[in-house]
Amino acid sequence: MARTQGSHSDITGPRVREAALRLFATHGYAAVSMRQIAGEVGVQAGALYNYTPDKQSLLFDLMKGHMDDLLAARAAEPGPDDPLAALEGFTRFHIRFHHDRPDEVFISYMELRNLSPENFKEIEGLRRSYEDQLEAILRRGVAIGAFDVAEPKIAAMAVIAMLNGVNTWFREGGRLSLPQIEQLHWDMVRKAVSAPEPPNHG
Amino acid sequence: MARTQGSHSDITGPRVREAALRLFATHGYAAVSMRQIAGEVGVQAGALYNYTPDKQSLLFDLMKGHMDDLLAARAAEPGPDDPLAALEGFTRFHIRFHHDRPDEVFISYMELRNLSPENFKEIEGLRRSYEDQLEAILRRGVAIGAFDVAEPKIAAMAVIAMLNGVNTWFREGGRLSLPQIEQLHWDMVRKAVSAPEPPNHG
DNA sequence: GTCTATATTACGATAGAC
DNA sequence: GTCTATCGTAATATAGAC
Repeated sequence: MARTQGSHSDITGPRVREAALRLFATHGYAAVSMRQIAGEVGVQAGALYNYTPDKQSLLFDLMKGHMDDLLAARAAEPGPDDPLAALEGFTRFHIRFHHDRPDEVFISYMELRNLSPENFKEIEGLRRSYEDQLEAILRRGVAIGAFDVAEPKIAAMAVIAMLNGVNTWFREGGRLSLPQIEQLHWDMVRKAVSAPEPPNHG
Repeated sequence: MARTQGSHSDITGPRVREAALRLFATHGYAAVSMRQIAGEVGVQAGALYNYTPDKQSLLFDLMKGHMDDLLAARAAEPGPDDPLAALEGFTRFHIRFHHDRPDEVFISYMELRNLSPENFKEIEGLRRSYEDQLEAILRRGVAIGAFDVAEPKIAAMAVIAMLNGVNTWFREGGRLSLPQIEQLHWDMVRKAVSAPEPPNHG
Protein backbone atom coordinates (compact mmCIF):
# COMPACT_ATOMS: atom_id res chain seq x y z
CA MET A 1 0.00 0.00 0.00
CA ALA A 2 0.99 3.63 0.59
CA ARG A 3 4.65 4.45 0.37
CA THR A 4 6.62 6.89 2.45
CA GLN A 5 5.38 10.43 2.09
CA GLY A 6 7.05 12.25 -0.78
CA SER A 7 8.74 9.18 -2.20
CA HIS A 8 7.89 9.16 -5.88
CA SER A 9 11.15 8.40 -7.63
CA ASP A 10 9.59 5.65 -9.69
CA ILE A 11 7.06 7.97 -11.28
CA THR A 12 8.74 11.36 -11.08
CA GLY A 13 11.75 10.27 -13.11
CA PRO A 14 9.76 9.34 -16.23
CA ARG A 15 7.59 12.40 -15.80
CA VAL A 16 10.65 14.63 -15.82
CA ARG A 17 11.77 13.08 -19.08
CA GLU A 18 8.33 13.39 -20.64
CA ALA A 19 7.99 17.03 -19.64
CA ALA A 20 11.48 17.85 -20.91
CA LEU A 21 10.77 16.07 -24.19
CA ARG A 22 7.60 17.97 -24.87
CA LEU A 23 8.95 21.34 -23.78
CA PHE A 24 12.22 20.97 -25.70
CA ALA A 25 10.29 19.98 -28.82
CA THR A 26 7.89 22.89 -28.49
CA HIS A 27 10.16 25.75 -27.46
CA GLY A 28 13.68 24.50 -28.05
CA TYR A 29 16.28 23.34 -25.53
CA ALA A 30 17.84 26.76 -24.96
CA ALA A 31 14.50 28.45 -24.46
CA VAL A 32 13.26 26.02 -21.80
CA SER A 33 14.21 26.51 -18.15
CA MET A 34 14.54 23.90 -15.44
CA ARG A 35 11.80 25.78 -13.59
CA GLN A 36 9.44 25.26 -16.52
CA ILE A 37 10.14 21.53 -16.55
CA ALA A 38 9.66 21.34 -12.79
CA GLY A 39 6.39 23.23 -13.11
CA GLU A 40 5.07 20.69 -15.62
CA VAL A 41 6.00 17.84 -13.32
CA GLY A 42 4.62 19.56 -10.26
CA VAL A 43 7.80 19.82 -8.22
CA GLN A 44 10.27 22.57 -7.44
CA ALA A 45 13.28 23.10 -9.69
CA GLY A 46 15.77 21.75 -7.19
CA ALA A 47 14.02 18.38 -7.11
CA LEU A 48 14.89 17.75 -10.77
CA TYR A 49 18.49 17.23 -9.80
CA ASN A 50 17.51 13.97 -8.13
CA TYR A 51 16.95 12.66 -11.65
CA THR A 52 19.53 14.32 -13.81
CA PRO A 53 22.94 15.77 -13.03
CA ASP A 54 22.20 18.75 -15.28
CA LYS A 55 20.13 20.07 -18.15
CA GLN A 56 22.55 18.84 -20.79
CA SER A 57 22.22 15.22 -19.62
CA LEU A 58 18.48 15.52 -19.87
CA LEU A 59 18.77 16.43 -23.55
CA PHE A 60 21.38 13.81 -24.29
CA ASP A 61 19.42 11.03 -22.61
CA LEU A 62 16.35 11.84 -24.66
CA MET A 63 18.28 11.80 -27.92
CA LYS A 64 20.28 8.72 -27.04
CA GLY A 65 17.10 6.87 -26.07
CA HIS A 66 15.50 7.81 -29.35
CA MET A 67 18.43 6.64 -31.45
CA ASP A 68 18.64 3.39 -29.51
CA ASP A 69 14.92 2.81 -30.06
CA LEU A 70 15.31 3.52 -33.76
CA LEU A 71 18.16 1.08 -34.25
CA ALA A 72 16.49 -1.59 -32.13
CA ALA A 73 13.21 -1.29 -34.02
CA ARG A 74 15.04 -1.41 -37.31
CA ALA A 75 16.96 -4.50 -36.25
CA ALA A 76 13.66 -6.20 -35.40
CA GLU A 77 12.32 -5.63 -38.91
CA PRO A 78 12.54 -8.34 -41.55
CA GLY A 79 15.45 -7.83 -43.96
CA PRO A 80 14.50 -9.31 -47.32
CA ASP A 81 17.25 -10.43 -49.65
CA ASP A 82 15.66 -8.72 -52.62
CA PRO A 83 16.95 -5.11 -52.63
CA LEU A 84 13.68 -3.70 -53.93
CA ALA A 85 11.73 -5.38 -51.14
CA ALA A 86 14.35 -4.26 -48.63
CA LEU A 87 14.11 -0.67 -49.85
CA GLU A 88 10.34 -0.75 -49.60
CA GLY A 89 10.63 -2.11 -46.07
CA PHE A 90 13.08 0.61 -45.09
CA THR A 91 10.93 3.36 -46.58
CA ARG A 92 7.72 2.26 -44.92
CA PHE A 93 9.45 1.58 -41.60
CA HIS A 94 11.09 4.99 -41.59
CA ILE A 95 7.88 6.88 -42.22
CA ARG A 96 5.89 4.95 -39.63
CA PHE A 97 8.53 4.94 -36.92
CA HIS A 98 9.17 8.65 -37.18
CA HIS A 99 5.47 9.49 -37.43
CA ASP A 100 4.88 7.71 -34.13
CA ARG A 101 7.32 9.90 -32.14
CA PRO A 102 7.32 13.41 -33.59
CA ASP A 103 8.79 15.07 -30.49
CA GLU A 104 11.76 12.72 -30.25
CA VAL A 105 12.43 13.09 -33.96
CA PHE A 106 12.18 16.85 -33.80
CA ILE A 107 14.66 17.37 -30.99
CA SER A 108 17.00 14.73 -32.40
CA TYR A 109 17.79 16.86 -35.39
CA MET A 110 16.97 20.34 -34.13
CA GLU A 111 19.00 20.21 -30.95
CA LEU A 112 22.17 18.58 -32.23
CA ARG A 113 24.07 21.83 -31.85
CA ASN A 114 23.12 22.06 -28.19
CA LEU A 115 24.89 18.81 -27.38
CA SER A 116 28.34 18.91 -25.84
CA PRO A 117 31.04 17.79 -28.32
CA GLU A 118 31.33 14.31 -26.80
CA ASN A 119 27.58 13.81 -26.71
CA PHE A 120 27.28 15.05 -30.28
CA LYS A 121 29.87 12.55 -31.44
CA GLU A 122 27.95 9.66 -29.93
CA ILE A 123 24.57 10.65 -31.38
CA GLU A 124 26.16 11.34 -34.75
CA GLY A 125 27.65 7.85 -34.79
CA LEU A 126 24.26 6.27 -34.21
CA ARG A 127 22.62 8.37 -36.89
CA ARG A 128 25.37 7.41 -39.28
CA SER A 129 24.92 3.72 -38.67
CA TYR A 130 21.24 4.06 -39.54
CA GLU A 131 22.06 5.83 -42.81
CA ASP A 132 24.60 3.14 -43.61
CA GLN A 133 21.86 0.52 -43.59
CA LEU A 134 20.03 2.32 -46.37
CA GLU A 135 23.24 2.82 -48.31
CA ALA A 136 23.95 -0.92 -48.08
CA ILE A 137 20.53 -1.73 -49.53
CA LEU A 138 21.15 0.63 -52.42
CA ARG A 139 24.57 -0.91 -53.12
CA ARG A 140 23.12 -4.39 -53.22
CA GLY A 141 20.48 -3.23 -55.67
CA VAL A 142 23.08 -1.62 -57.89
CA ALA A 143 25.14 -4.81 -57.83
CA ILE A 144 22.33 -6.88 -59.29
CA GLY A 145 21.19 -4.21 -61.72
CA ALA A 146 17.88 -3.47 -59.99
CA PHE A 147 18.86 0.10 -59.11
CA ASP A 148 20.41 2.83 -61.18
CA VAL A 149 22.21 4.89 -58.57
CA ALA A 150 25.54 6.52 -59.36
CA GLU A 151 26.31 7.50 -55.75
CA PRO A 152 24.66 5.29 -53.11
CA LYS A 153 25.77 7.50 -50.22
CA ILE A 154 24.28 10.62 -51.78
CA ALA A 155 21.13 8.75 -52.72
CA ALA A 156 20.76 7.41 -49.18
CA MET A 157 20.94 10.91 -47.72
CA ALA A 158 18.54 12.24 -50.34
CA VAL A 159 15.99 9.52 -49.63
CA ILE A 160 16.19 10.04 -45.88
CA ALA A 161 15.85 13.80 -46.32
CA MET A 162 12.74 13.27 -48.42
CA LEU A 163 11.20 10.88 -45.92
CA ASN A 164 12.03 13.14 -42.97
CA GLY A 165 10.06 15.87 -44.69
CA VAL A 166 6.82 14.04 -43.91
CA ASN A 167 7.20 14.73 -40.19
CA THR A 168 7.41 18.47 -40.74
CA TRP A 169 3.97 18.82 -42.29
CA PHE A 170 1.87 15.66 -41.91
CA ARG A 171 -0.97 15.93 -39.41
CA GLU A 172 -3.59 13.30 -38.69
CA GLY A 173 -7.04 14.14 -39.98
CA GLY A 174 -6.00 15.85 -43.18
CA ARG A 175 -7.03 15.02 -46.71
CA LEU A 176 -4.62 12.08 -46.94
CA SER A 177 -4.02 9.29 -44.45
CA LEU A 178 -0.57 8.16 -43.37
CA PRO A 179 -0.83 4.93 -45.40
CA GLN A 180 -1.55 7.06 -48.47
CA ILE A 181 1.43 9.31 -47.76
CA GLU A 182 3.53 6.21 -47.26
CA GLN A 183 2.47 4.82 -50.61
CA LEU A 184 3.11 8.10 -52.43
CA HIS A 185 6.58 8.34 -50.98
CA TRP A 186 7.40 4.73 -51.75
CA ASP A 187 6.38 5.38 -55.36
CA MET A 188 8.77 8.32 -55.56
CA VAL A 189 11.64 6.53 -53.83
CA ARG A 190 11.27 3.46 -56.02
CA LYS A 191 11.22 5.47 -59.22
CA ALA A 192 14.09 7.72 -58.13
CA VAL A 193 16.52 4.84 -57.66
CA SER A 194 15.23 2.18 -60.03
CA ALA A 195 16.83 1.10 -63.27
CA PRO A 196 14.59 1.73 -66.25
CA GLU A 197 12.57 -1.29 -67.31
CA PRO A 198 14.23 -3.07 -70.20
CA PRO A 199 12.46 -1.91 -73.38
CA ASN A 200 9.64 -4.10 -74.63
CA HIS A 201 10.33 -5.73 -77.91
CA GLY A 202 6.75 -6.45 -78.94
CA MET B 1 37.36 62.74 -45.02
CA ALA B 2 36.95 61.70 -41.41
CA ARG B 3 33.46 61.68 -40.04
CA THR B 4 32.31 62.79 -36.63
CA GLN B 5 33.77 60.69 -33.87
CA GLY B 6 31.68 57.66 -33.09
CA SER B 7 29.34 58.09 -36.02
CA HIS B 8 29.26 54.73 -37.76
CA SER B 9 25.62 54.08 -38.44
CA ASP B 10 26.25 53.27 -42.08
CA ILE B 11 28.60 50.42 -41.25
CA THR B 12 27.49 49.32 -37.80
CA GLY B 13 23.96 48.47 -38.92
CA PRO B 14 25.02 45.87 -41.47
CA ARG B 15 27.63 44.54 -39.09
CA VAL B 16 24.98 43.97 -36.44
CA ARG B 17 22.91 41.97 -38.90
CA GLU B 18 25.92 39.95 -40.04
CA ALA B 19 26.96 39.13 -36.49
CA ALA B 20 23.43 38.17 -35.51
CA LEU B 21 23.09 35.97 -38.59
CA ARG B 22 26.25 34.04 -37.91
CA LEU B 23 25.66 33.69 -34.18
CA PHE B 24 22.00 32.65 -34.57
CA ALA B 25 23.01 30.06 -37.17
CA THR B 26 25.79 28.68 -35.00
CA HIS B 27 24.24 28.64 -31.54
CA GLY B 28 20.53 29.25 -32.10
CA TYR B 29 18.48 32.36 -31.48
CA ALA B 30 17.56 31.53 -27.89
CA ALA B 31 21.14 30.72 -26.94
CA VAL B 32 22.61 33.98 -28.26
CA SER B 33 22.60 37.12 -26.12
CA MET B 34 22.54 40.71 -27.23
CA ARG B 35 25.85 41.09 -25.39
CA GLN B 36 27.40 38.39 -27.60
CA ILE B 37 26.23 40.13 -30.75
CA ALA B 38 27.54 43.45 -29.48
CA GLY B 39 30.87 41.83 -28.66
CA GLU B 40 31.21 40.56 -32.24
CA VAL B 41 30.48 44.00 -33.62
CA GLY B 42 32.77 45.71 -31.15
CA VAL B 43 30.20 47.89 -29.38
CA GLN B 44 28.38 47.75 -26.07
CA ALA B 45 25.04 45.98 -25.84
CA GLY B 46 23.03 49.17 -25.48
CA ALA B 47 24.30 50.46 -28.82
CA LEU B 48 22.52 47.66 -30.67
CA TYR B 49 19.20 49.31 -29.92
CA ASN B 50 20.09 52.08 -32.34
CA TYR B 51 19.63 49.47 -35.08
CA THR B 52 16.87 47.22 -33.90
CA PRO B 53 13.97 47.77 -31.53
CA ASP B 54 14.53 44.35 -29.99
CA LYS B 55 16.05 40.92 -30.47
CA GLN B 56 12.93 39.50 -32.10
CA SER B 57 13.03 42.10 -34.88
CA LEU B 58 16.62 41.18 -35.56
CA LEU B 59 15.60 37.58 -36.21
CA PHE B 60 12.55 38.49 -38.23
CA ASP B 61 14.45 40.94 -40.45
CA LEU B 62 17.03 38.29 -41.28
CA MET B 63 14.40 35.74 -42.21
CA LYS B 64 12.24 38.20 -44.12
CA GLY B 65 15.27 39.42 -46.08
CA HIS B 66 16.18 35.86 -46.95
CA MET B 67 12.71 34.97 -48.18
CA ASP B 68 12.50 38.18 -50.22
CA ASP B 69 15.87 37.39 -51.79
CA LEU B 70 14.72 33.88 -52.60
CA LEU B 71 11.53 34.96 -54.30
CA ALA B 72 13.25 37.79 -56.19
CA ALA B 73 16.00 35.50 -57.44
CA ARG B 74 13.46 32.92 -58.47
CA ALA B 75 11.42 35.54 -60.32
CA ALA B 76 14.55 36.55 -62.22
CA GLU B 77 15.09 33.00 -63.48
CA PRO B 78 13.87 31.93 -66.89
CA GLY B 79 10.58 30.01 -66.77
CA PRO B 80 10.51 27.57 -69.67
CA ASP B 81 7.15 26.43 -70.99
CA ASP B 82 8.23 22.81 -71.05
CA PRO B 83 7.50 21.37 -67.59
CA LEU B 84 10.54 19.11 -67.64
CA ALA B 85 12.83 22.04 -68.41
CA ALA B 86 11.05 24.12 -65.80
CA LEU B 87 11.51 21.40 -63.19
CA GLU B 88 15.20 21.11 -64.02
CA GLY B 89 15.54 24.88 -63.71
CA PHE B 90 13.81 24.87 -60.33
CA THR B 91 15.92 22.00 -59.03
CA ARG B 92 19.25 23.51 -60.05
CA PHE B 93 18.26 26.98 -58.90
CA HIS B 94 17.16 25.69 -55.50
CA ILE B 95 20.38 23.81 -54.82
CA ARG B 96 22.62 26.67 -55.93
CA PHE B 97 20.71 29.46 -54.21
CA HIS B 98 20.57 27.64 -50.89
CA HIS B 99 24.17 26.51 -51.10
CA ASP B 100 25.27 30.13 -51.44
CA ARG B 101 23.70 31.24 -48.12
CA PRO B 102 23.84 28.39 -45.62
CA ASP B 103 23.38 30.58 -42.55
CA GLU B 104 20.25 32.29 -43.84
CA VAL B 105 18.79 28.96 -44.89
CA PHE B 106 19.60 27.36 -41.58
CA ILE B 107 17.94 29.98 -39.40
CA SER B 108 15.01 30.28 -41.77
CA TYR B 109 13.80 26.81 -40.94
CA MET B 110 15.40 26.21 -37.54
CA GLU B 111 14.16 29.38 -35.89
CA LEU B 112 10.59 29.45 -37.12
CA ARG B 113 9.28 28.62 -33.67
CA ASN B 114 11.09 31.60 -32.17
CA LEU B 115 9.14 34.04 -34.30
CA SER B 116 6.20 35.87 -32.79
CA PRO B 117 2.87 34.60 -34.16
CA GLU B 118 2.45 37.55 -36.55
CA ASN B 119 6.01 37.28 -37.81
CA PHE B 120 5.65 33.53 -38.26
CA LYS B 121 2.55 34.02 -40.34
CA GLU B 122 4.33 36.37 -42.70
CA ILE B 123 7.38 34.15 -43.21
CA GLU B 124 5.17 31.09 -43.62
CA GLY B 125 3.23 32.85 -46.37
CA LEU B 126 6.41 33.57 -48.31
CA ARG B 127 7.66 30.02 -47.94
CA ARG B 128 4.31 28.75 -49.12
CA SER B 129 4.36 30.87 -52.23
CA TYR B 130 7.75 29.41 -53.13
CA GLU B 131 6.45 25.86 -52.73
CA ASP B 132 3.44 26.73 -54.83
CA GLN B 133 5.70 27.52 -57.76
CA LEU B 134 7.07 23.99 -57.74
CA GLU B 135 3.61 22.53 -57.35
CA ALA B 136 2.43 24.52 -60.41
CA ILE B 137 5.27 23.11 -62.50
CA LEU B 138 4.33 19.58 -61.48
CA ARG B 139 0.68 20.16 -62.31
CA ARG B 140 1.54 21.44 -65.76
CA GLY B 141 3.67 18.36 -66.36
CA VAL B 142 0.88 16.06 -65.26
CA ALA B 143 -1.54 17.85 -67.57
CA ILE B 144 0.54 17.10 -70.66
CA GLY B 145 1.43 13.58 -69.56
CA ALA B 146 5.12 14.28 -68.96
CA PHE B 147 4.91 13.61 -65.22
CA ASP B 148 3.33 10.77 -63.31
CA VAL B 149 2.50 12.40 -59.99
CA ALA B 150 -0.65 11.46 -58.11
CA GLU B 151 -0.41 14.30 -55.59
CA PRO B 152 1.47 17.38 -56.83
CA LYS B 153 1.41 19.09 -53.43
CA ILE B 154 2.92 16.09 -51.67
CA ALA B 155 5.45 15.65 -54.44
CA ALA B 156 6.44 19.32 -54.25
CA MET B 157 7.11 19.06 -50.52
CA ALA B 158 8.99 15.81 -51.00
CA VAL B 159 11.23 17.28 -53.70
CA ILE B 160 11.99 20.38 -51.64
CA ALA B 161 12.76 18.26 -48.58
CA MET B 162 15.18 16.19 -50.64
CA LEU B 163 16.89 19.25 -52.08
CA ASN B 164 17.12 20.95 -48.67
CA GLY B 165 19.00 17.93 -47.43
CA VAL B 166 22.03 18.95 -49.47
CA ASN B 167 22.63 21.97 -47.25
CA THR B 168 22.86 19.84 -44.13
CA TRP B 169 25.84 17.81 -45.25
CA PHE B 170 27.49 19.26 -48.37
CA ARG B 171 30.85 20.92 -47.77
CA GLU B 172 33.15 22.36 -50.39
CA GLY B 173 36.31 20.34 -50.99
CA GLY B 174 34.78 16.89 -50.54
CA ARG B 175 34.84 14.03 -53.00
CA LEU B 176 32.04 15.49 -55.11
CA SER B 177 31.63 19.04 -56.39
CA LEU B 178 28.41 20.99 -56.14
CA PRO B 179 27.71 20.62 -59.88
CA GLN B 180 28.01 16.86 -59.45
CA ILE B 181 25.63 16.91 -56.47
CA GLU B 182 23.28 19.05 -58.51
CA GLN B 183 23.32 16.57 -61.36
CA LEU B 184 22.75 13.58 -59.08
CA HIS B 185 19.78 15.26 -57.48
CA TRP B 186 18.32 16.33 -60.76
CA ASP B 187 18.54 12.71 -61.93
CA MET B 188 16.62 11.56 -58.86
CA VAL B 189 14.00 14.29 -59.06
CA ARG B 190 13.42 13.69 -62.74
CA LYS B 191 13.01 9.96 -62.30
CA ALA B 192 10.82 10.32 -59.22
CA VAL B 193 8.19 12.40 -61.00
CA SER B 194 8.49 11.31 -64.62
CA ALA B 195 6.04 9.19 -66.52
CA PRO B 196 7.61 5.96 -67.75
CA GLU B 197 8.90 6.12 -71.29
CA PRO B 198 6.40 4.66 -73.70
CA PRO B 199 7.51 1.09 -74.49
CA ASN B 200 9.67 0.66 -77.57
CA HIS B 201 8.01 -1.30 -80.30
CA GLY B 202 11.13 -2.43 -82.18
C1' DG C 1 12.63 12.79 -2.22
C1' DT C 2 11.13 17.25 -1.89
C1' DC C 3 11.10 21.57 0.07
C1' DT C 4 12.74 26.54 0.89
C1' DA C 5 16.28 29.53 0.36
C1' DT C 6 20.05 31.21 -1.88
C1' DA C 7 24.68 31.79 -4.34
C1' DT C 8 26.11 33.38 -8.57
C1' DT C 9 25.61 34.80 -12.94
C1' DA C 10 23.36 36.43 -16.87
C1' DC C 11 19.47 38.19 -19.47
C1' DG C 12 16.77 42.12 -22.43
C1' DA C 13 16.14 46.63 -22.38
C1' DT C 14 16.51 51.63 -20.88
C1' DA C 15 18.45 56.31 -19.10
C1' DG C 16 21.35 59.89 -19.44
C1' DA C 17 26.17 61.71 -20.15
C1' DC C 18 29.16 62.93 -23.85
C1' DG D 1 26.05 56.99 -32.07
C1' DT D 2 28.17 55.05 -28.34
C1' DC D 3 29.26 54.84 -23.70
C1' DT D 4 28.60 53.56 -18.61
C1' DA D 5 25.48 52.24 -15.37
C1' DT D 6 21.54 50.10 -13.99
C1' DC D 7 16.64 48.31 -13.48
C1' DG D 8 14.07 44.28 -13.00
C1' DT D 9 13.96 39.68 -13.88
C1' DA D 10 15.34 34.99 -14.50
C1' DA D 11 18.83 31.48 -15.28
C1' DT D 12 21.48 26.90 -13.45
C1' DA D 13 22.75 24.75 -9.69
C1' DT D 14 23.54 23.82 -4.66
C1' DA D 15 22.81 23.57 0.64
C1' DG D 16 20.49 22.10 4.35
C1' DA D 17 15.96 21.33 6.80
C1' DC D 18 12.41 17.89 7.08
